[in-house]
Amino acid sequence: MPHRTRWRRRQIARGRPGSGGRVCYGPRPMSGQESKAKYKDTVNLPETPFPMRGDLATREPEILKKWDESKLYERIQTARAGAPLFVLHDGPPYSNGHIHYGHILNKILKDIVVKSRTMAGFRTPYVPGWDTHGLPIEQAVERDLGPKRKGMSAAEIRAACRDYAMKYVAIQREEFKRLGVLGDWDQPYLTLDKTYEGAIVRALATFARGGYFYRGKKPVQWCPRDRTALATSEIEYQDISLPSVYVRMPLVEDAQAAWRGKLDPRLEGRRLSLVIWTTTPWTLPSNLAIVAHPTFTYVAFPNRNDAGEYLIVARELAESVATAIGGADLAAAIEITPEQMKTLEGARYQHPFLPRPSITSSGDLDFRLWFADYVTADAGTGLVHTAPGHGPDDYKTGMTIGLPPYAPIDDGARYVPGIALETGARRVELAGKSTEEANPIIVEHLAATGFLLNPPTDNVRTSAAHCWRCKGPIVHRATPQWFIAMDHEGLRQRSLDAIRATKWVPPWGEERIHAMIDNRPDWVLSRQRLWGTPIPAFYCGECRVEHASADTMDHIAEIFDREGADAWWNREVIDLVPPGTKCTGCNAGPDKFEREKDIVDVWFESGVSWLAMARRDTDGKDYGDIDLYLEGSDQHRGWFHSSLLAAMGVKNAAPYHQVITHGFVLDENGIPYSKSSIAKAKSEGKKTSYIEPETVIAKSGTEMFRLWVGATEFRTDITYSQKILDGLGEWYRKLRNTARFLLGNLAADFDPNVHDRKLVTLGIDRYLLARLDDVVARARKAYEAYELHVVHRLLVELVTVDVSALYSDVAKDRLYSDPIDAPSRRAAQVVLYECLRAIATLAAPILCFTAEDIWTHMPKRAGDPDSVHLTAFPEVAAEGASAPIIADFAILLAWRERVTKALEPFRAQKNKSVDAAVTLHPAAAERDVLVQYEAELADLFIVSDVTISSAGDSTVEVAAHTGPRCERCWKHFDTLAADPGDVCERCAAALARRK
RNA sequence: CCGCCCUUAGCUCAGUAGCAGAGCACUUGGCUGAUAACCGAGAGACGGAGGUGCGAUUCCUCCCGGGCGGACCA
Repeated sequence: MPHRTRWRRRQIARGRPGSGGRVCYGPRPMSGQESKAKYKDTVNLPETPFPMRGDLATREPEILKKWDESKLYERIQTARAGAPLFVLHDGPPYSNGHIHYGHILNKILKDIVVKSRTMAGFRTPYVPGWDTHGLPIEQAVERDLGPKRKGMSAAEIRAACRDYAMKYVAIQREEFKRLGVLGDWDQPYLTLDKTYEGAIVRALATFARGGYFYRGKKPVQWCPRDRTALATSEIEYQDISLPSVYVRMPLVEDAQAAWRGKLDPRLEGRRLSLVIWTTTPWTLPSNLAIVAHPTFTYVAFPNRNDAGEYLIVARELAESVATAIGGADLAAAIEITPEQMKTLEGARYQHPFLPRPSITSSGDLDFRLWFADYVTADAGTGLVHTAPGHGPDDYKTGMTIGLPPYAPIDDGARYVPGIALETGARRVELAGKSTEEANPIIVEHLAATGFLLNPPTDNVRTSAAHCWRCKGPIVHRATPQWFIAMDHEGLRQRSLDAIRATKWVPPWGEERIHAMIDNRPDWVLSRQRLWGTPIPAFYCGECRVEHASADTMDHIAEIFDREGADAWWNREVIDLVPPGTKCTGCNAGPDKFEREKDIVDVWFESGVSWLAMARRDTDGKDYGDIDLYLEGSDQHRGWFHSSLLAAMGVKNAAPYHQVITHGFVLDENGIPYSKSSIAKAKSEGKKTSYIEPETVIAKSGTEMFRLWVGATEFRTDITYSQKILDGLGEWYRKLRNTARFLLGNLAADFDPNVHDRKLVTLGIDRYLLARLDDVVARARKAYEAYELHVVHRLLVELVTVDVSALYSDVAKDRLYSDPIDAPSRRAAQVVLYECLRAIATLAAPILCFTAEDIWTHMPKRAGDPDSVHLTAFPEVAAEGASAPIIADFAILLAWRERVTKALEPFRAQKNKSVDAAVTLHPAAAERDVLVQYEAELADLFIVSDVTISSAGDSTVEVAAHTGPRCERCWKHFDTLAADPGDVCERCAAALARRK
């Protein structure tokens, strides 16, 4: 708590012996104090209703209500109608659950950017969005529905999903608004909007028209529990233990074997076995080939358990294989050169438990040795078990040779009927078994039949792909899916070029996304789910030909624009296709068509949000020309990635000009500050805790979150802790109190329409205005470069050093004691006003509530709007104009420090600094400057008299001023005014003015 | 395993190849006409080890710690 230290300190002070009566809570002793306060009622003390404490938890909702009722966002847009456009496009958060700290960071950052761009003169619309389709919502709904789900139609389940999504849209909308984020909250974009669903299909139509869209059976990452394909962005890796098996695959020495007689003579008459290694024994029933590397050297060494057999592995790996299989006589190993290996190309081997000769439709291509250069020598045997239905590289090899993507498992990753292990008389049924159940069965079978070379209990720890939603292991499985071809019409290369043309902040993001696009496989668009937008394709019920024409998709897009994607399930097929549509294969009518059951990957949906925005062209303004995406750095593989590909396909340009990323929110121990990460760290025995944002907000409001975001360098990971918030709270109070002081000296009698910079003559006043211009110019630049923490630093320095410690202290004399309308006092007020205005406006994007509060209490110029967020940042006078005064004051302020220091012992003797008369002994070089400002030095140093000597050792001499003291302003003079006799001339005049 | 980023005082941030700065926190003095305020003073830091420089917090290499991302690892 911010106040605790303060209180403790006071209590300690009270209890300390000898601390005397100075710290006490009772009435102060009256004697002797009265004369001090004699003229108190005649000085112009600050006065303002602006409270010392923010009381943000109650004050913020009031301000929000005012903004809401006065339609502030709409008024800002109207006010900027003719201004240049700056579009920050909102990345849609997923609409389930309450918001967390990552959302808070992201949304506040965006809001600060939007507000600062607005105040820099741009029209900056902000349309928030939500990602509302997809698996997590569907799963949550299924869980909530329980057994009821069985009897429900697709339309009914989709309706439940919609309700669920919209519930959280409503919740998150309120939570985001509570952060002070201004935007078009009444008309957000939602991926479940009818027109958005139309845009998705329209984008697909463009891909189809361009020939990128195809259906293929190839291995995709498949989650057997969620029963759907997954994109690379939906995969995470976890360390798990997998069985490790070395399996011998005996070469068949039949009449056609080309290698006979071509190998080392010592191998003549020996039986040879290829040795493969795998950690996924369950894929062995799908093995169709073994692949070797074209340039590796291999060796054959005797099998210890079978005198007549030699085992073949890569030479590089022979030793590790020997170790794994319990030892081998490598001294007897015989080399097989790459050239000799070549003669083995196409050599047949005997599959350990599939006795039949071939399962390919294309003839006799399976169970042979082939070559590929993706084989590595860092693990395994250099001979790769290849199952084209269960791995991307395997698939590639299969395509080259003509092997099918054979994957005899169903949606739940269980073997289909007819799959069994058969070796001689030993037969083990696999049908119905899951891949995990199959692993030990297969290992046991291999061991029992002599094909396994290593102990059946061996396993390895490795990181393996898992589903990011259900966290379970996933499999590679070939199934028919819709894809976007990355290398059609140069899509990949054009995307890479577009990355180069985009500005990435911080710059390393460019390489990251470049490498990802460079390496990624074709985009799997199909999801075997309900809650989303259907893939708008059909199959002819007569001849099975696919129908995925662009024209048909455009037609469907129009229907979706009006009715939403529900039309896909609610309408007859004949009502979904353009009139006159016929099967291109057999000329059957659409009444014979069956519709595609899969939906579109949600990453494709959010990837076309820029298109949905462009279509929101209701007022003739192009929201689709987007300047900036601003998200967490994880979106390089997510939304930045999918948006880029979608935009390259649809309009052949990146959807953004600039992409900025922020880091993750970590706690003080460096653990990601999310509920799950913190819980995990806690379960591992680390000392940590998580406080819900709602709890913090209810107690202290959201302005501190905004300050946290504004003060922190967000491009790297950023730390959140209560301690940091408390520290920022201290600064916040300083800012608030300084503003309060400024307001107090302005509110009652200052009119900015009458009093302006023309009144300013004194050096200190000119210096402050110069400093102010400097800060304004730098802050504007910092906002432009999104360096919010720099803005924060500038504000801190301005407020603490220049305004509070220096200027307020120095100007108090004029403000309090001058006649109300004395030009010198007005000049000080002008300076205060300029400072206050600059502070309020520069702070407004960050401290949106407090700046508004200040603005409301401030005297206004004619034409000033009622909200600070409708104003612009201050303009800066010509650059460089302030250099001379800044240089002069560098010298004067150094002297001020010397004087203050020299006054320490003087003040320790119960004197005040105004009781002093000081003599300066400047070096010759500085003397002129001091003399130039001689008249105002006493006030600058807050003493009663300054003498400049001609000695030059840069020291300061302090003496008590011997003249009488003015009882009103407490400064000493050689003589006082005649009437009344105890005040100075200036104060006498001020008193006279009051009558 | 690979790649990228980060590491300056208790906290948040500056900064530079040449005595390391600010604000807050801390210790401490003062004021009581900004008072649950305000004005001073003090103490406190370049993650570690090498290297190249007359000189390194700054440039290079490696390591520790933290984060993010990638991976066909059969």
